[in-house]
Order: sequence, then C-alpha cells, then structure tokens
Amino acid sequence: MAQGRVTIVDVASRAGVSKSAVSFALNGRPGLAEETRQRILDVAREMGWSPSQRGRSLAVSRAFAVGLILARAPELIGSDPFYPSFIAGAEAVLSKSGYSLLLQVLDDPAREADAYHRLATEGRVDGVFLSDMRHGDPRIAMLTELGLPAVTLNRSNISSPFPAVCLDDNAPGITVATRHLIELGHRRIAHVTGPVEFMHAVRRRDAWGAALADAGVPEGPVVVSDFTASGGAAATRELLSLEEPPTAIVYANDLMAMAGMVVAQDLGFPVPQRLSVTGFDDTELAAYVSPALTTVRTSPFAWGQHAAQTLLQFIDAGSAPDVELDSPELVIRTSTARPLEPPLT
Amino acid sequence: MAQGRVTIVDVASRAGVSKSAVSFALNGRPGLAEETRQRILDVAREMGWSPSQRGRSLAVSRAFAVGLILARAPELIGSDPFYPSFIAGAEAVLSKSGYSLLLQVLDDPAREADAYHRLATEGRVDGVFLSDMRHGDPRIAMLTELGLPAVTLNRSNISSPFPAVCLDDNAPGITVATRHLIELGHRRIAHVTGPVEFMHAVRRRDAWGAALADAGVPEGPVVVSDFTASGGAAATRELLSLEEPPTAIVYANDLMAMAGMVVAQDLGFPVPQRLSVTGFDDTELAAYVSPALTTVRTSPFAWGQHAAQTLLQFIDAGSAPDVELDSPELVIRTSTARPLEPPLT
DNA sequence: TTGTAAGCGTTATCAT
DNA sequence: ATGATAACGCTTACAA
Repeated sequence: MAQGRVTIVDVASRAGVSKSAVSFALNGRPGLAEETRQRILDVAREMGWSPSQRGRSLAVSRAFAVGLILARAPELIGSDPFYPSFIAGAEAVLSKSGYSLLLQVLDDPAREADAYHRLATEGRVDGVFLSDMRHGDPRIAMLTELGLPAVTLNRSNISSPFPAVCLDDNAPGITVATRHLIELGHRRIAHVTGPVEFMHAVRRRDAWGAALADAGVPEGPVVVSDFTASGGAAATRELLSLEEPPTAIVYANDLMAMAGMVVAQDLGFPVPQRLSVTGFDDTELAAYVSPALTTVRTSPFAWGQHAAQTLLQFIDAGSAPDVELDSPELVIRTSTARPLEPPLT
Repeated sequence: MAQGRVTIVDVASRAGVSKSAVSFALNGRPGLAEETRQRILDVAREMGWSPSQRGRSLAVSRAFAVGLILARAPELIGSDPFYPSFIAGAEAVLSKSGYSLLLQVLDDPAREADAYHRLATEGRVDGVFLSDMRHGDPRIAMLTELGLPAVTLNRSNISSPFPAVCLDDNAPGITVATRHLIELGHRRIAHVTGPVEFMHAVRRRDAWGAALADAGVPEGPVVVSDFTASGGAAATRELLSLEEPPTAIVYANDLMAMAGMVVAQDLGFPVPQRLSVTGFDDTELAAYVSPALTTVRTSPFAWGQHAAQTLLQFIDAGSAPDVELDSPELVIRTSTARPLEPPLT
C-alpha cells in the first residue's frame, strides 16, 4: 500500500532547491532560471510527483472542484442522454485546469437545498452548475446568499447574478419542428410538455404556440406530462381520444414521443399516416424505432464544455459573459409526413 | 459574498476554550466535561460553524471523497439506465458519512490510466469504484500499485485484493431468461452479446450457453455486438438472414433488444409470433415499446448502496467482505411467446 | 534568482 | 480534564 507519499520537500531536496522553487516551477511563475525550472520539472516527473490537492486547497482556499447536483428521480436521469455527454464535455475542460467534478444525484428532491448548503459551507466546491432551471428558481437566491459561484444552464425567468450558458433556451428546436409539421400541411398540432415548473418545459410550449400563431394555425391541445415514457403514453391516449384528435404531436422529449408512437399505433393511428410525431433530444434509439423518429438534435457535449469554461472564468474573474450556443438542428426521419386529408382552408 | 469564514479558533475563543477542546467536542472524543462539550457545541451552532473540509483533509490525510471513472463513450453511458441509479444509491450512503463522489467521464478511453493515476497522486479520493470489469482488468494491478483502495462491481477473471460487490455476476438473470424461452418451446435460441473484453458480456454469454446445455438444447448462433442500438440492429439483421434463423434471441441489454425488434418486424419476423426477444436492464421504455419487452430487472440503486458501504468499510478497516446481491428478476411481457411451429423432437 | 518563514484550518501529541 | 504546540503539504510574501 501507499508508503510515504512523495511530497514537495522530497522533490525540492532531490533537486537541490527549496520548496518555493518547486512551487514556482510547477505553477509557471516568473522569477526562476529556465534551467532550474526545467531541472525541477524533470525531477518531479521522475519521482512521479503531483502536488497534493489537499495542501494546495488549504493554502489557496480553493477546492479545485465544481459541483453538479441532480435532483430528478434517477429513472428520469437514466433515460436522459443529456447528462453523460454534458459531463464528458465539462470534464474535458475541467481536467485541463486541474478541476474535478463532484456529482450528487438526489432521489429525494427535498434534500436539494441542504445539498447545496453543505457543498458551500464545507467548501467542497468552488462553484456549481445549475441545470433544470425552474420558474422563479429558488436556487439562485440560495447560492447568492451562500456566496457560491454558479453558471445556469439556460435562464430562469428571474434575474440572476450568474452567467447563463444557453442551448435552445428559447426553444428554436421546437419552433423548427413545429414549422416542419405546418409545412407538411398539418393544422391540428398538439403538444405534450413536461412539468410546468421547468423553464425548458414552458419555453418549449411557448415556442410551439408561437410557431403556430406565426403561421396563423389555431393552437392545438396541450397536455402537461412529465418527460417519462409512461407519462408520454398517457398523454397520447388522452389526445387521441379527443373528439377531434390532432394529426400531429410535438413532444418535449424523445422518450415521451417514442412511447406515444406505440400508443398511437395501438389505438389505430398509424404513424405517420394518421399521426405525425416529433421528439426532442435525438437519443440513439430514436433512429431505431419504427417509424424512425423525427427529432431535434442538441449537443450536450459542447454545452458541457462551454458551461465549464464559463464557470471557471466566473470563479476566477468574478464575471463571465453569457454564452449562446448554436441552435439545435431538426433531424427529419419517417415519423412525420403529410396529413391524410388536406385541411379545410 | 462570503466574508471571512468563521473558523475553529473563533469558536474556541468565543467559548473560552482551546482549539483542541472544540475539535474534541465536535468529534465526540472522550476527555471533556459534558458541560463544556455542550457549551462548545452550542457556541458552534450559534456561530454557524462547520469544520472546513480542507483543513480536515490535510490534517487526517483523507479526501473524504471517492471516485468513479467511466471510460465508455458518452452515448453508451447515456443510454444506460445503470449509472444514475447506481450513483444515487452510492450517494445515499456516502453523504451520510460526509463523503462525496467525484465523477469523471472520459470520451477517450486511452486516458483512463492517467486519470486513475492523477486521482491517486493528487490525493483527491480515498478510493474508487471499478465498474465495467474487463478480462484481466489492468486497473486492479494499477490501483494496487498506487495503493488506492477500490471496490469492484462484479469480478474480473483475475485475482484481486479488493472486495467485490456483485449483482448478477454469474448472470443468473440471463439464465432465467434463456430458460423461459426454452420452456416456451424454443429450440433455436440465439444470443447477441457485448464486446468480449467486458466480463459481464462474456458471463452473460456463458450463462446463456450453460442454460441451453443444461436443457440439452443445441447452442444457437452468437453475434458479438456492442450494447448500442445500431449494433443490436445489425446483429439482428445478421441473425435473421441465416439459413435457419433463430426463433428467439437473448440480447445482453434492452437497447439492442429494442432496436432488434424493429429490425425483425421490418424483415418480416413479427415479434413474438415468429421471433421471441428478451432484453436486460428493464429500462423504463422497455414496457412501452411494441411488443412490450420481456427483460431482466436489476436494481442498480441497491448496488450503489452496497458498493459504497463496502468501499467505505474497506477504506476504514483495510478489509471488507465481498457482497452478493439478490439475483435480478425476469419481467415477462409480450415479446416472448411459444414458437410458431413446434420443434421436432 | 533563490531561500526562509508564515500562514491556511484542522487533528493529534503531550505536558500540565 | 484542559490547553499549548507540532504536524499535514502547499502557496506566497519577504528577505537574502
């Protein structure tokens, strides 16, 4: 097991210099002969030394870690392709700066406030990512209070002292999906959304509504669901048993859309002949269901990269500009087609 | 923002005792008058003090954190319901002990060794979870070398100094799935597996083979795939274009199974009439595809709990017993049925 | 250009 | 039972 770890003094004595010289060499500070610096670095590598994060942390009052707290039900996270890619993207830039990611998944959302509180008071992280922004999100007040830097993934509806890194914040992805259906000739276009507490749920709903209004198409029915397969199935059943069922449904995510397509076909609404369907996320499976799902492809990896970059800059400099990432693209597959009967005009 | 944090000396002086007294009170050490202890704790709460994790870490040479490194491609992690639940389970016990989880997702598996190395030498974590165990897994030698405690999720095929926490290690889940098909009367049962470097892939393959052998059923064809939807689709196409296509396929995970079912129906093999299909994982969507997928339900949350418990114990005590979790259960839905033609006996 | 010494906030040792 | 005092491993004035 770990015999006496090699520390900075070992390296110093081996290189015949003082501790501070080693520290300077490591951190690329000026005021060291290039030759000495090189020698020190060589010795360090040779001895397999990397500075103890613990000593470092204590000395500079930094944790060299940022946090991500997910308060959704695990099942929901599990079926969301977003997080792993986001985390991979974030990690790519964090690790370059010697930062780590602390992840917390809470099965009980009630413990959320407590979790942020602990992260802050124990000084485990220097900042956090705020995802799944909610209406009047209480976390931004909480974090300002705690003095913990943050970056919000998209915006809440309240003003925030934190930089926002936005991908599809105004849901242009849904706009283009809805337009696609309109162009195909659909006039009864429904929407299945997620819990209204989530900003992205209402933003998608609004984008859908605005796209319809823009085209002078009457607003179809909306069902508020919960982003789960079971929720998507139930919502679809509800929509298709209306007196005038829609000819197309815009779902707020792929999972609900895929479950919805199955329900539709069971109820005698073959997709896309009698019902067109669009999703959101472009999960891998979306291309392999039948019919293949027309959906909106986002790039969570890039989102993670920018979010991490912005967070680090905010931590460092005390401020960082908002970032708007490129709009996601619509991937057109076979779940969308012209409606059977032309609409009455 | 956070003005000068309150430290242990503040509490000490306010309570009129020494630093060590406060430390003793906090950690419930003997050698303190009950009255003093109480007074100290009161003052601490009153001042809103909690000990700095940084100072603590340096003093006791512990990070109070454990690591999880995922070296799969993010897409693959994203479609795997395993990790979020596992992490939630682990977190549930870690946070009770004041531990945190450090997560790293590597898009480039080549950086894996380096990642473990850094985690260890920088002293960021006190131990790690080893998942996705591989054949002759190089990580266990690496970690013994580094002196970093670990817990393996299931076993590798080589001996290990680390405790193993096992769920379905010998793939009884696949055994029961295969038996289920045999009992239905299938005699040409194929298998689609994951990359053979992964222990769980070969264990599942072996379990499938053993179940067939046990029942005196000839071993069907095997296609080595990659746990992705696209891989599952390709494998299925391959199996169904054989001269004697199987009447049932045991897939090593749900994603491949769901993609496979679609391919089968496209190729004129309606499920379950002409082809029975079983999956593995019981993702949420499995119940909402058509036909609903018969699959094996595991409990990653419990796995996470036990793994964390074991890891903490191993870190603390230097040893911990292996744990075998309950076998997963087979969830029978509508993707499996009796084969059309009775087998020739 | 290099070395010395004083923190950072704990815990742990050892007198008192 | 209690209180100095020395680690822990690093950074950073400041002195040489």
